[in-house]
Amino acid sequence: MAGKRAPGPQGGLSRERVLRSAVAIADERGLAALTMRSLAETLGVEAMSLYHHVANKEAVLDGLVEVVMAEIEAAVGGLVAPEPEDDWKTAMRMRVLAAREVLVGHPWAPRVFETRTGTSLPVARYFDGVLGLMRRGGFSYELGHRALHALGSRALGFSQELFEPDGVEAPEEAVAAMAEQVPHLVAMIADASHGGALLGWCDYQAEFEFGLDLILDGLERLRSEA
Amino acid sequence: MAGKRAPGPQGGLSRERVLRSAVAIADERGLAALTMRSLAETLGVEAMSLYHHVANKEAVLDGLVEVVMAEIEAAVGGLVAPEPEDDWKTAMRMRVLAAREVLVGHPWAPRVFETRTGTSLPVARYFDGVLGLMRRGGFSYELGHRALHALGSRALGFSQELFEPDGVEAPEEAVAAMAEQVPHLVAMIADASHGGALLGWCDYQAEFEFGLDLILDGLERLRSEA
DNA sequence: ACCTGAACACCGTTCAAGT
DNA sequence: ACCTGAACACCGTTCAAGT
Repeated sequence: MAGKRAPGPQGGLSRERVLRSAVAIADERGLAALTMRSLAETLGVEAMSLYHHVANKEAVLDGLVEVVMAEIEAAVGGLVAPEPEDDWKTAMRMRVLAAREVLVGHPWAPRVFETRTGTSLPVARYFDGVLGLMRRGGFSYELGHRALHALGSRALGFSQELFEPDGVEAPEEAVAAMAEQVPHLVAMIADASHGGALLGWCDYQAEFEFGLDLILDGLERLRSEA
Repeated sequence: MAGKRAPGPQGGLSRERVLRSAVAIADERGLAALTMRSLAETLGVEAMSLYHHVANKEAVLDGLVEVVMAEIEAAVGGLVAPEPEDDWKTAMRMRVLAAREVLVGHPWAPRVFETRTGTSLPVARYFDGVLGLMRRGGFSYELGHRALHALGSRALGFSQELFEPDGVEAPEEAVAAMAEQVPHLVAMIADASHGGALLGWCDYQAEFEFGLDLILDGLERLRSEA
C-alpha cells in the first residue's frame, strides 16, 4: 500500500519519525543543535513540513519526554524485582536505577524534564507507578505523597548536580584555580587523594545511590514507625 | 567629578547597573523576557553598548548567579544560628531555609543555576561554607563530600519538582483529566481531601522541609555512627 | 492531505563608524 | 573610552501557494 511515488521525503513524515529524529539529534549533537530547521534537514524535508505533524517546537520537546518515558517504562517492565509487599525498598531502588540507566543514554533528558514540569501524562504515569509500589509496600497515601516530593527527580534517576554537569570539566582543577577562596573544598580534595592520584574521584553513580539510599532508608523508618 | 554631560544613557553604564537591570527584568517579566535587546532598552541604551561591560549573554547569566549568591550570603551572614559544634543540623537547616527565602524572590534562579553548573566561584564558595559547617559539626571530609552530593541543589534551597513548577497549574485538575491512567495519584488526592476542599494541598515549603530533614537526619545518623 | 518558498518578527553578535 | 547604526547569521512560525 505504501511506496508508490516517494512524496518528497523518504517515505512520508509522521509524528513518530519526527520524534525519532529529534532524539537522534539530541543524542548525537546535543539539545542546542535540535532546531526545527536541523530536524527538517535530517528528515530531508523543509522546516515547515514538520508543522503538519507536530504543533510547534514545544510539542517536539513534549514528544522527547514521551519517548524517554516509554524507554524507562520498558526498562522497568523488564525488571525482575522483589514484590513490593516483601521488599519495597529493593523494588524501588531497582526501578530508579533502571530509569537512571536509560537516562545515561540521553544526557539531555533531565534538562528537558526540567522545562516541562507542567503536567506530562507519561511522567505522571511513572509517578503513579512509583506511588503504587509504595502503597503495596505499606505506605499511607500521606507518606507516599511526601515520599514523591522527597524523591523528586531522583525517582526518575537523576539529581541536580551543581558542579560538573556532563563530566566535561574536572572539578579538581576548577577548585584549584579558586584555591584560597574555598579552603574546605581544597582540603576535602587533598584528603580524598591521600597521596595517590585523584583522577575521577567523583563517582556520580555511587553518589547518586548514596543519596537515594539515604532517602529510602529514611522513608522506611517512617513507614515502619507509622 | 561625575555628572557633567549625561553620556547618552542616564549616568553611564557599568557591569553592576547591567546586572541589576537583568535581575529586575527576570523578576518582573520572567527569564524569557531577558534579552540583550530588552536589557538595553531598560537601560535606555542600544543593545550593543552592553558588550562594553559584559562579554556576552552567558556572562550576564553568570552575573545573575553572582547577584543571587551575594543575596544568599548576606542572608546567611545575618543568621543567628547555633554553633555547628553544638548543633550542626539546626545550623544547616537555618542556612538552607535562608537561602530558600532568597530564591522565592527570584523564581527564575534555579533554572539559571541548572544551566551553569560548570564551576561558578560564588556557588563554590557557598558550598565551601556548607562543607565547613559540617566539618565543624564533626563530619569527616569523606562524609561531608557525600553529604554535598546528597543535598545537591537542596543545599541552595531548591529541589527539582517534576510537577507544577511555579504553582501556576493545579495538579489536582491535571490529574483529574488523566483520571484512569493514574489511579493511585487520583486515590491519593481523594484521600488527602477526605471530604473537604483540596485547594492548594501541596505545601511546597513543608514538602521541601520534609525532604531536607529526611536527608539531614540520615546524615546525622551516619555521622554519629562513624 | 501534505509539502514548499518566501517572508516576518525575533534572537545574539560583529564590525566599522561616530563622539 | 564608550556608544551607535547597520548588518549577519541564526531562530520559531505564518501564510499563501503549489501538487
